[in-house]
Amino acid sequence: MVAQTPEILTGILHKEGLRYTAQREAVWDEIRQSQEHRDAEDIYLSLRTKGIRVSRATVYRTIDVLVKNKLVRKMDVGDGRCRYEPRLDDNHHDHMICTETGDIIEFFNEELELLQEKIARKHGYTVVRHVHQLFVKPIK
Amino acid sequence: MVAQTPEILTGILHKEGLRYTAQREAVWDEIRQSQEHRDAEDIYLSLRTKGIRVSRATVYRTIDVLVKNKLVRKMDVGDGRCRYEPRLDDNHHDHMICTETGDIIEFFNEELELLQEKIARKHGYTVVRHVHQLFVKPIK
DNA sequence: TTCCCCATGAGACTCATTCTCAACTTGGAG
DNA sequence: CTCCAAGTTGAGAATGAGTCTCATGGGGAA
Repeated sequence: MVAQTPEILTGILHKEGLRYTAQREAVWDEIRQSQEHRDAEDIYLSLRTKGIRVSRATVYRTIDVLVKNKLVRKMDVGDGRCRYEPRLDDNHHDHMICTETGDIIEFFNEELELLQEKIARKHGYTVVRHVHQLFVKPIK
Repeated sequence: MVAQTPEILTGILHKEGLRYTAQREAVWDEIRQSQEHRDAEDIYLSLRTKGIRVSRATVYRTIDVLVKNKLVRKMDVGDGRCRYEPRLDDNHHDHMICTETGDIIEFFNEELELLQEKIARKHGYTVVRHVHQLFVKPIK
């Protein structure tokens, strides 16, 4: 289980030997309070719109820390911009991207997870992480 | 089954209403004769080293045509550079990337394929294409 | 061979992300 | 509480893969 409260950030920063700053708090809050898959520019602009003074560089730098500490999940959809989503709980899931609407649907399948590990082992490896995206279209 | 001979290129270019040129032939030959997963710059430099006069723009443009016509498979490993591999046969497969050596191992698992479609259908979709990469490390 | 277009090359351009560095904060020491 | 070393930040420059521009070059149908 990860990150149920805003205070979790303090602990992580401390663990990493980093200082607690208003900008880092703001970036985490921004990502945390929206359950969507947003890109960095979107997060940056949203913060600026709210009147929070922060720079793009800081947004990127903070996201790096959050991703490294598993408070945020980073996903590369393949369109040139990475998306970020909070990991309020530790529910791992993969994504289905609708090729017609761009909608992103989350899914999780235990069988799939086990199968992946089984395949890796067959080759003498163990899975560290994986990227699994289904580009789908609605069944008419 | 796709592309067993160099002549296949002629047909594709014709079908697309494109001309047959030495550069297009050279790019396809370069990709075809190496079974590795190479990036565009690598392909470009390799051609130049062989004394073939071609530009980066043409390499990219030609790759686009090849990918569109399924002579080449494009894969985004997530490190900022896409890799390309020839599709000499039509064997679909996914990739396992070793986080320690960078080695790319191909794999295919029928069960996995079926499971993906099953999952998509459960949500009212059908799979158009998918990205599945396992980042793995060797079992000591 | 001619001639109309398509194709090419060099380099400018795009755009997400990273880097630089001077100015600003934080937080522990005193 | 004040000071100050060291970490942070912001603005904008830099990076780098990939795309675009446009003048020049070269297929290929007739």
